[in-house]
Amino acid sequence: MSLPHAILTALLEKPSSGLELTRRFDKSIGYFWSATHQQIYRELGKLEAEGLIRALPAEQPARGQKKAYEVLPAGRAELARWTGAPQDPKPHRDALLLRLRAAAVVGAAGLEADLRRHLELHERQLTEYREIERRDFPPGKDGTEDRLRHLVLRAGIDLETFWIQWLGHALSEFARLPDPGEAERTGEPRA
Amino acid sequence: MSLPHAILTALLEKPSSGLELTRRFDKSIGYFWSATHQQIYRELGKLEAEGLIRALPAEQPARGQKKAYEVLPAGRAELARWTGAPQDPKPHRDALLLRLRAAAVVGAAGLEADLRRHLELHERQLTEYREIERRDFPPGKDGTEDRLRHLVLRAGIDLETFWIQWLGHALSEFARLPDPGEAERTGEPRA
DNA sequence: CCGCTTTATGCAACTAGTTGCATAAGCGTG
DNA sequence: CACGCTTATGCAACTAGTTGCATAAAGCGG
Repeated sequence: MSLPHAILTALLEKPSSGLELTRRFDKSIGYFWSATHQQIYRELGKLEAEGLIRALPAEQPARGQKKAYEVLPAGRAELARWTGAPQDPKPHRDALLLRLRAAAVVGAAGLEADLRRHLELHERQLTEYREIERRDFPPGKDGTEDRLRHLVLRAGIDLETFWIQWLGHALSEFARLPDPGEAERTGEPRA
Repeated sequence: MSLPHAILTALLEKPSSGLELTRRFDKSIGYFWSATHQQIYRELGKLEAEGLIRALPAEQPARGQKKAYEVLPAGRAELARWTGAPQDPKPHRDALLLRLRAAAVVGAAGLEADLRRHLELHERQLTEYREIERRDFPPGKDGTEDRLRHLVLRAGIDLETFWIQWLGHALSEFARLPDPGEAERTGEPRA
């Protein structure tokens, strides 16, 4: 329900071709609404058919040519409508927490290494976010748009910080678990 | 890829029927891996066909009768394998952050009220988590399973706490935005 | 100017999750 | 005992997202 609106937002920020959108999803919007190029191309087609966007007239519109889109008034109106309409939060799904809960019944063999890997991934992401913050939101840049966008970035930064803390806590708990070397048994690891 | 493993975990914790599983997903496992009863029934069928679980022999197995399942050794082994195998984190999608970003281009009309509603929902969830913590993890209950399960609950509590803080911050930013009363204009809310 | 890589767009098939509805038994109550 | 309500299981159709592959032009190096 949200992908078309993510695309409308991106196109309003800057008219783009499918591939350009894909790249921007990879490095900015995708941080909280990811999409593959397939999804994007399909959705661009639908949005055009619905009259919410249109292809910018290109020099030679041929295969292998960039085809850039811009948002039409109807598209902007639809995005404004969607943004202001109440929406229930979708239920989350987190495989890592699920695995931890499973580990409580079948044993934690192998999990610790992956926890460490995830910790590293989150640290890398946090570094990237801080980089963006330093670059795009220097002190003084605080217009209305800036404030809102900064707020979104802050959520990303704080979420990564949360996960790094939690994973650190989890790993320290693992260190206190009874002999993690015995990986063979499948029974419950009860004391 | 994770629903079958969520079900295996739930069944290992306690053999159950489809409806019992649905209820338990609603109040505990579903906090980090939600599922509807349809998904659960379908998956139970698949898991049985694959020989990972089996139906417990009931008195009169008829329509409208409870049909309870238990995990077979193959199911336990599969769950242990999955738990220990490395897995990349799935890209997240958060509609609320997306809406905030959209608000930066089409205006924030209507968003504030929904932010407030979300804040309330998160506060309610946090209260529920704290209740569970008080009930299920009193000081002293710290066996291996308890520690792991408590860790998962802590993640839930801290995540809710994070969102409550962030939403509070967001709302205070909204309060400082230029006249939020002018809801009509669809142009950019630039200063 | 031939083959190789990169850029750009897209189809088809698949997996996962959601929504709406159907069926049937058990249980209470006027 | 007929009616409606709750419990319990399930099918079918749909929407969203993923994966694998196909196509074609542009740029570049030998």
